[in-house]
Amino acid sequence: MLDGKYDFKAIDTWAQDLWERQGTHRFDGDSDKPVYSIDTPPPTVSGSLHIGHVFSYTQAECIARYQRMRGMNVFYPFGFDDNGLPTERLTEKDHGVLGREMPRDEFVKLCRETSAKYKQEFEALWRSIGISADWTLLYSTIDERAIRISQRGFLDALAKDEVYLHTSPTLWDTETQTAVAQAELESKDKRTKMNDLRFDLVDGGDITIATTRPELLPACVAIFIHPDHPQAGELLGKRAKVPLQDHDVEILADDKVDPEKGTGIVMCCTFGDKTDVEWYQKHKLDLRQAIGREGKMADIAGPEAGLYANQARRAILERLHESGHLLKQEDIENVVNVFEKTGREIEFLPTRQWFIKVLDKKEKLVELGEKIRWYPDHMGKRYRNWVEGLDWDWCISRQRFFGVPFPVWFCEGCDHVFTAPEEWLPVLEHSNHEVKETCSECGGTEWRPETDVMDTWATSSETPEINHRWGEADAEEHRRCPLPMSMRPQAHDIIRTWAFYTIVKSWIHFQDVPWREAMVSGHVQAPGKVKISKSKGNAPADPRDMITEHGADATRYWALSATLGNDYLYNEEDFKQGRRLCVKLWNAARLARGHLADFDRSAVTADPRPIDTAIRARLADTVRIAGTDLDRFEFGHAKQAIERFFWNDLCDNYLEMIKNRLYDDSPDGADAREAARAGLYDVLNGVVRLLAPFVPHVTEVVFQDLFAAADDADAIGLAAWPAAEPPPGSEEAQHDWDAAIAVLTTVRRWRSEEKLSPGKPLSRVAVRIAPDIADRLPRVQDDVRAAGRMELLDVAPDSALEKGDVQLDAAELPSA
RNA sequence: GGGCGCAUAGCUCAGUUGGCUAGAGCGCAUGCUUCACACGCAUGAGGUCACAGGUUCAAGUCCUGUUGCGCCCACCA
Repeated sequence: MLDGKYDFKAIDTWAQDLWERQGTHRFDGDSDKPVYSIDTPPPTVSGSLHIGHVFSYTQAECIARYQRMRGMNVFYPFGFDDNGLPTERLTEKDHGVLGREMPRDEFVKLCRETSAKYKQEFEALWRSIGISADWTLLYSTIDERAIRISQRGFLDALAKDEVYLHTSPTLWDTETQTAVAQAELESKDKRTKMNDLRFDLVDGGDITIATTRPELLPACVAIFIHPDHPQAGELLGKRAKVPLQDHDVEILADDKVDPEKGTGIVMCCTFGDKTDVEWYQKHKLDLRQAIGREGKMADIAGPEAGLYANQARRAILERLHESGHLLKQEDIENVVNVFEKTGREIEFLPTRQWFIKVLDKKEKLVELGEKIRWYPDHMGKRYRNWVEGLDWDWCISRQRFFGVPFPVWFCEGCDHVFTAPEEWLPVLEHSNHEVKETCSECGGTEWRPETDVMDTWATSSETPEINHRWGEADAEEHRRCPLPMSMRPQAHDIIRTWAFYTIVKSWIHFQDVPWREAMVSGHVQAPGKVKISKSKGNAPADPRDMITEHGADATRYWALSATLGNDYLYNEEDFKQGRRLCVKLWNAARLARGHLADFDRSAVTADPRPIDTAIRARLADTVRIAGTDLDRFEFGHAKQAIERFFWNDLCDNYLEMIKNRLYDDSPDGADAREAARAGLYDVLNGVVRLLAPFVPHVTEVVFQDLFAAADDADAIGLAAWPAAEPPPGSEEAQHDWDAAIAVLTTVRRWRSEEKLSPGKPLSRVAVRIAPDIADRLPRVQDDVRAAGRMELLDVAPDSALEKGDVQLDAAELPSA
């Protein structure tokens, strides 16, 4: 392989084929090595692979490779999150259908087909970038095992009284016509009008109320005023006529009213916002539902009935204007909550939903967050901040089709809940099972299946359980991924969803954390430091193009140039730099092969020179630094240190200093040559391992060509991470090295000033050097002469010079 | 309004627990086909570390405040 020019296409294919053939990255279930398990994010099969995926997955993957080389038995599964609304939306878009307008089983089938197609593309991408997952552990959140474990999780929570069914005003999306969770909300700036409306009092007089949502007037059930409001005394208890409606409402006091906002008097509708929901519950108000599930006005809206809310708003404003109730209008910027998937404004609809209790365990959840080590540290604070701000229990039911069914039936007589026995799981279709029970509450025998499906997060929050094969019949043979898992990699945007929900579930099931460490990535930013968003379509590159154009290793190099947790500006330069590193390694390896072809490392008897020891010491330093960095997921820093060692120390200095010895095949030079070859062998062997987690393809080729034959490992990914122990005599040798470099640099500078080719030999160079390095020179003089192409090097100590200083006195070109 | 982060060379970024003249890559300048590599090599220019205080023998690093930018949450009368 190590022939000709560096060709990433050939290298990538060759290495990936090798790993595939070998099963290099399979988890070893029989090994007694300690397990390092990674709770890989199952990406949503949403149809588009984006640059952010490559970014964060590569970062975690680098750690998997590192841990494997450190001797850990790495459990590195891969998964796909293909159930739920995202897949439904993708299917609807791709096939131009609407799930609720076609037979459910047909739609579900179409969803399965659609996700299968995209899954293949996903897997191909991950393989093409060298993800070292064990693909035999692949799971998908809609496969039977995942459904079974998800349903088991639900039943476990239900049995522990952590789940409840409740009818109450719930966050509702009118486009997909389902309940949604707090974590799925986004805020959106909206230009709208603030309308001052006149409400006439029943007993005469009037008040002014400001609103952005006049279409909710039919749902107005009360008017609130702050108890300290100057008008409170005269208004409290009075009734006001709701404009254009035939009902009136009472004026009530509540200190949640802000006297500074609007007119200081506010109407309460069921339901315009979260406060309305609170007031409705607190003051036991009537329920007047003005908006239906599909976002259209209900019959009580009179002339506006059947219109969508925004149409109704325009219509009723016109009527309010005509009737003289509209006193003033003002353009304002408003913030509204929208559903992240559709961008539609959230409504509050009283519906019956399943909830998982989270509000009652906020403190415990904070505590669990503190038990997990977050990298970087401040991501733990973001988790905490989210938990502390929770307002709703976790609504897990969705009025949708393609998802994990609730394994429950309701009694037709009294709505009592029947839960599927364990042996029924997974309940894929309720019709596959017949409930023969008699209802313990009412004696009824007719049972109605729950038609809702679970929120997709209700399943993906069980990924540690899926990996562990919790409660599965074959768990014993697979019980190799212990809980808690070692590490959770993910990006910061899903701390409030995936990380949070997973912690909730783990607590409910096991009263423990799901993983010991969390590695949280930042985002890729588009040029101009702007957020990449699907709607803007401003992704700077397509992942497949990146790999095709730059190769897998250069693409990885780009992703690994970031600092964990920081957002990272997309930068083409990184790819070029990655490519350069690969080319450099390729060429250094070719040089090495020329000198190591017939080399037997184990037969070396020659003593190393000080620079041979020094370069080994510098390698050991680099191993230590890189190890410390990778242990805390600072891949970028590790990469920098390794690269610097490879490029500056090894290529620019060491190789130049040993070339003379390498090319000297005279009998006199045999020992010197052998020591140089041993040095070259050791250090290249070491650095290629250090680089392997970053650029696994090119390093695999080098490893196979030069080092595999003498190594136990079949692939570099299984080879041992180098030792950090410095060789004997390191300290002295390093000082000798520094002295050599000081002289070399002086000569190089002179050459550059004289505009002389570095290749042009010099017959004699005379330098004065500081006393502290003077006595070191004899030990490295030959090496310096070799690298500087000097036949003679005269060195004179000069106590007038500063520590480490070197002055060039004379340099002579050979006489022609 | 609450939480968090960022501010270092023209650009993109490193700078662990405070410790010598603040680093890298790109870009720029000068030179070099040198027997692995011009996808290279050598040399060089370039920074009041956002601002103002404070702690310390010593601050880019710690503390307080200010300004600007970004993210999350709340606000949705």
